[in-house]
Amino acid sequence: MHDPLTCPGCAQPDLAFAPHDHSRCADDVLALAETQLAQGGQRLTPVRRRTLQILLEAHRAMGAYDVLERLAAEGFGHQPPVAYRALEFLEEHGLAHRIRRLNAFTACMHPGELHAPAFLICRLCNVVAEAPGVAVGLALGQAAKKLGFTVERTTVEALGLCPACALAEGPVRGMA
Amino acid sequence: MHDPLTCPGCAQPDLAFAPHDHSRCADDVLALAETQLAQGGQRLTPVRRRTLQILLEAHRAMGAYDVLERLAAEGFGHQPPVAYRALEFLEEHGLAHRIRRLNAFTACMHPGELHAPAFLICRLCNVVAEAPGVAVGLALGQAAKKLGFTVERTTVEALGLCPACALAEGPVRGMA
DNA sequence: TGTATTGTGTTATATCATAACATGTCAAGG
DNA sequence: CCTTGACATGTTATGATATAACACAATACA
Repeated sequence: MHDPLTCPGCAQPDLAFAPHDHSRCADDVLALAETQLAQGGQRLTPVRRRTLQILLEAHRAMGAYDVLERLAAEGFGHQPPVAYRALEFLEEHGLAHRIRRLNAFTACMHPGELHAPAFLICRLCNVVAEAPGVAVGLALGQAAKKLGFTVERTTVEALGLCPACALAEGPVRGMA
Repeated sequence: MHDPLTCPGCAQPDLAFAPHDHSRCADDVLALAETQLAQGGQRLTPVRRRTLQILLEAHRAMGAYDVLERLAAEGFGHQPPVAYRALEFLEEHGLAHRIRRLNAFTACMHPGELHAPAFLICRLCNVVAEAPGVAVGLALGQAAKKLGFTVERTTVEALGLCPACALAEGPVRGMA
């Protein structure tokens, strides 16, 4: 489960697809989350906390039903809303993101920072990396502004090949 | 169905949310599609053609089951794969796009042009505009490049308020 | 015309998500 | 302390979206 070669996007984007020690990722983020929620008067309840932990430990995108299975096995509720509610709470508070192409969720690796996250999804190994999305968000914001559109939330996802899979499959092609 | 105030994104992005005469949008695009597919040796069969027409006429994003209902009523197959296959074909050939946030599909208003489309989705009226996505695609491509990731396809969607709804609801806020 | 390829339609099922309601928890004010 | 109101958790039930697998038809083309 903890293959450093397929780490989906720790705090340093430079390392997202590179080998590195990420044993501390989960703990660091969890601590941050606690602080951050407390300041906003929000509660990191047991289900929510465990849900975040599960995402952090998995270190990849998980479907709601996968999360639910884990939760249920640990004595939490067995029905879909249990997982969906926790996941939606985390997403609303910037602690998790929804990967729409995969119908899945992933822990945010740098909560607290303002971000319109951009995701890179490998179509072969399904690994998800959270790329710095500032430039993307700006570009999108500008395009929207021209049309008089007010952007509130963004979904930015790229499907393609991570470095490892690109090597395995063949030569790397440029973006369309 | 053809309210020029809520046109989801005709060929001229400047007009996407502005009143304009779009009676010709559908015909123009359909003709383009024919030509383009023929050149690639692809067939715009009756189901596919009708599916594209339906999307063009609707002039908004439609769920696969909505499209299916229309197709079925006209003597085509009654089962989900019928719609999904046609929609996927259109998407693969750049004639339609999938709006993941809405689990819906929309006709491409300028097929043929190279594009990594960006969509602006109004959360109140659900209107979808296809914004010029060049800058966004570039920004995303650069972020990916830094991580050694090869981008093949992109999903770029912004949720927010179209000009009309923004006025109705209150002051316009900036993007996060 | 025979044969391979592609397309259409079907049945059946998988997967993802939410509505509606009952029960439980907890902190703040009486 | 104990009520009350807000929030959180759990349930049942259902809805919505999507795909697998297979039979047959249409087309292309040798």
